Amino acid sequence: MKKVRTRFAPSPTGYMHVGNLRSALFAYLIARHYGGEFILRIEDTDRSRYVEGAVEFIYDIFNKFGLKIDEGPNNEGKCGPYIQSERLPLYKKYAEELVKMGKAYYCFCSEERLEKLRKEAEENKVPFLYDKHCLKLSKEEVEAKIKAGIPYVIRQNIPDEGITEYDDLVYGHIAIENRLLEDQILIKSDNYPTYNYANVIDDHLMGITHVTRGNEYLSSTPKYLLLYEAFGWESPVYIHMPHVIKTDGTKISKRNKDDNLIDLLNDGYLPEAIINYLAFLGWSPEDNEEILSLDELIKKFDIKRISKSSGAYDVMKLRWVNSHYIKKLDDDKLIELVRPHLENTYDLSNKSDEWIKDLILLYRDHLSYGKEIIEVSSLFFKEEISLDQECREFMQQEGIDETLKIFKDEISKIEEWNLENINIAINNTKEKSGAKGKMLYMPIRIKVTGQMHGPELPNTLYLLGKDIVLKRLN
RNA sequence: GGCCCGUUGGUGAAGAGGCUUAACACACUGCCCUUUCACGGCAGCACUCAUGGGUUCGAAUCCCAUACGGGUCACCA
Repeated sequence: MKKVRTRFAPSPTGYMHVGNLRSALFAYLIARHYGGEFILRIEDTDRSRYVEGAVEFIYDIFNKFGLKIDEGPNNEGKCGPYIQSERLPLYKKYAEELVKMGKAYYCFCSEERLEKLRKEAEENKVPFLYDKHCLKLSKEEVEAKIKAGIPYVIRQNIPDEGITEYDDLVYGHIAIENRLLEDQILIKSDNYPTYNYANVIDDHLMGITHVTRGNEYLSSTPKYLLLYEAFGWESPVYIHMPHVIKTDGTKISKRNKDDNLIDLLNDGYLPEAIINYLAFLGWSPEDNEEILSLDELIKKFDIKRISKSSGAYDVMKLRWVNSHYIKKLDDDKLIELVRPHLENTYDLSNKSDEWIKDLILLYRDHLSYGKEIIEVSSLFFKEEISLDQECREFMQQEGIDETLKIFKDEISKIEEWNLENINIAINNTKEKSGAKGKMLYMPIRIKVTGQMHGPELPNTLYLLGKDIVLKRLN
């Protein structure tokens, strides 16, 4: 069996969202599962889209997520260059070969003529297909027009009859009638290849065995197949993937913060967790394990288990996965992840490193992502706390005022502020007030933190400091 | 509009004719644990698999229609 090679082929926009990574990840998992190679190719045949530094950006992202690129623009293998704009002569050469074989032809039709055709098609309510007008041109006519400097494109010559079919590894058998396929443009008038064409040439030349891509190409794949056939090349295996959408059913947008990988990383989501979660969008393993490392994913990944219907990217589930990984982090790593968020939001100038460390560790089991520390720990930084409806209702219960009075008294008696003495104060309050359990802890928690939920109470009190605790008990 | 693909709960999904009175997980609700909170554990949450026909002794699973959603029909990728 040939060595499996897959590729990720983005256009250099300098941007990646969760859907893009999911696509790359599937290609990556397939390559690694079979002990194959993963290639990065930059598809910059649309010159207007190019963004400076996009290649470095992509390498950086892959690096952050622990995905190794075997061959690409920055680490070339045998199939370079890996940037399409640097492969122009190649595309031209193969296109001319196709022309010689009669599988492609020069087209000089003007934008105006095409526009007119399109309009007519629309009026007649039929799909627009180029009418092969320039196919009728004689060799001499073509040469004369080229010599005269008339701009031209090269179009694929697709047969009017017959059916082109293939077996997609995810969607199964797909058959399209050739008469429904347009004589698509291979080489644009600016001498650049179109995506559709460059793709075929590159995938073949780069030895790609498994082509992964979004299912929007399901019905245009026969055009590619016809090209492979024309050249007498063996076609790759096709793996069309379902799309990633949002939970409301709309497309993933560039603007949304929750979808952008850089934002996710900046908000304190862990790369391993994102990878783990994304692998499950449109795929599931045979067993029920949901927390899987990249190595485990590679081992378990099975093309046959990719689903056909699109999956919704749900941040809530990502958070759940991420919280698993946060719990496994050692203290130093956790602090490294969380501390910057505190620093960016709150004034820590009068807090010791020890205090900050304790605060973060106090919240370990409560955090699902790094930035969450800001809202959950706000009680430590607020001057005033206010109680919501639920808290106020709880506080109306009988005896609570008395309990708090006793507790305040006990707290003010503490000379050395430490966990042990805080616990003694709580216990003394229990003895003197007769309150216990929820009726003992909850009033204190609400009065001092303003919340009914939060981390371990004695530790919270300790970190708040005696002054603030007393102040809030007033 | 033509063609292609899809449709299991709020979400991810398992399920490839009888083992399904539809797994598992997120979210949600309740209980247990915890002298509070969280973690963790347990339970509840689709009388049904878009709808309607058909095939079959038997269908979420096969077939056909319809509806809905997505894609495609560019000198964009």
